[in-house]
Amino acid sequence: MDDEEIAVPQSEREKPYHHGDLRAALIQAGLAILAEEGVQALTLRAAARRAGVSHAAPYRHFADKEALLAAIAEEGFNMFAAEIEAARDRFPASPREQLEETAWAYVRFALAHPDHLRVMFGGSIEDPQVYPGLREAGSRAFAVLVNIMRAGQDAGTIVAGEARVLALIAWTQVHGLSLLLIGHQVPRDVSAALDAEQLARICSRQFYTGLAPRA
Amino acid sequence: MDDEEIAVPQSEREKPYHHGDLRAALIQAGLAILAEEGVQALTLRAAARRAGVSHAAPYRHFADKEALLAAIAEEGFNMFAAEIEAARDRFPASPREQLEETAWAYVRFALAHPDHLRVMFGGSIEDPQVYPGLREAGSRAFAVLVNIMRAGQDAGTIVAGEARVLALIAWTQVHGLSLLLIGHQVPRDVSAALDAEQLARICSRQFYTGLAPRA
DNA sequence: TGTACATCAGTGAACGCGCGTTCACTGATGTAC
DNA sequence: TGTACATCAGTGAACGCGCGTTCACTGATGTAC
Repeated sequence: MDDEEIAVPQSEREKPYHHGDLRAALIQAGLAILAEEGVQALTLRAAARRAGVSHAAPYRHFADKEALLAAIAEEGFNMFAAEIEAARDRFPASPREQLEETAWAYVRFALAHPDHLRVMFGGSIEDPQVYPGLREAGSRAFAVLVNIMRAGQDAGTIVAGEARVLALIAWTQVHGLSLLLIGHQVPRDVSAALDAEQLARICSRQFYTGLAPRA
Repeated sequence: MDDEEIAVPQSEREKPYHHGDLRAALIQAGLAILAEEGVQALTLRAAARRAGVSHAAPYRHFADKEALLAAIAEEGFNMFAAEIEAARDRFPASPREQLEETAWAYVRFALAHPDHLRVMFGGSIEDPQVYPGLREAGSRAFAVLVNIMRAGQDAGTIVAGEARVLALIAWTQVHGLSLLLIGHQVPRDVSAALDAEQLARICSRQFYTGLAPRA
């Protein structure tokens, strides 16, 4: 019974006046809303509700709604970068396989978090350049592709040229595929014949073919 | 002065009780809103306001807001298909150049109508398959790419394989590039070195290299 | 050619809603002495 | 070690707003006779 006497204040201790890390909690709340209700349900008030806090509290941590969106997008780019880094590390010696794995990792992320991707890329943030953390997280993901290109060029399996441009081309392709997939806009007969993973791998191989050094 | 007496009823004749073609007018109003104010300003009420009609009138022509969005997206795909058909027709004899021109036409459309593209592809429409006109208009644009692939295969300049899959791969690439461009998410140094047209052409050429028939 | 009537496009008031943001405030925290 | 006070994270009421949708209605159109 002594336990209970202690337990009651403990359960109240879960809602102290000061939250502890409300900023992080609001970002997590935002992710949960995106996953469960979609991007149109992601509001400042909804995030505050989920974090168990009054709807004015977020203004202690974010200047406005867009600042919260930017933080959520930044978190997305970091999750994302971690996954494509992991994909790359599965094939340390083969740029071709690295490209294919990272392509599939990209598409997998999109399918797992479609509404998160929409916040990251959907234009809800007027100018991403305004948020340095966001820019940096995006660069981190992009850098993985650039390094694969450079490694391939060093090994002589990828055509010479500006590695950052080649990386951008690879990016545009998986990006476009991901968005068509989550928008259900891949033509019916194609999506009936090939699933997302097959499409990602085919796109990547097709692209890699074009990367062969010129004779 | 007799002219003025006639002119007054004329100016009133512009607002008769029955609009004439409110459906088309609402779509045009929607396009104007997208161009001038952006996608977040595109509401049923705003479209009605622009068309000079009460905010309940649209319900005579569209079941709900999404139905108007679908009609606007359909109009977009038709404009879009017309432009890439025109691009294709500029080089009747060369699939390589047709691919490059259509790629640039796609990107040009995206830059000229970024918010229209967001309605077409941005997930504001839950399931595009529900709107047959929308599906058909999308297919029309896609068919252009498929035909280019087939022509190239017939001429022996494009690798054998399922033309619809090759066309999808081409689509994903220009689609991804377009969305990165309108989202200001092309890495800074790359966009500083290459403008949108150069990027579109480089992407297309790089892709075409991979399409060469296997030795 | 004229009239009665069904049809339907558009009106305007009203509904309930949730949003972003501001503001004066209160409660907790930690630092200076 | 104890106390005064500045700091600042969170509260809750309030603001003005515009949205999508419904409803009973009214005005115009066109068709049947």
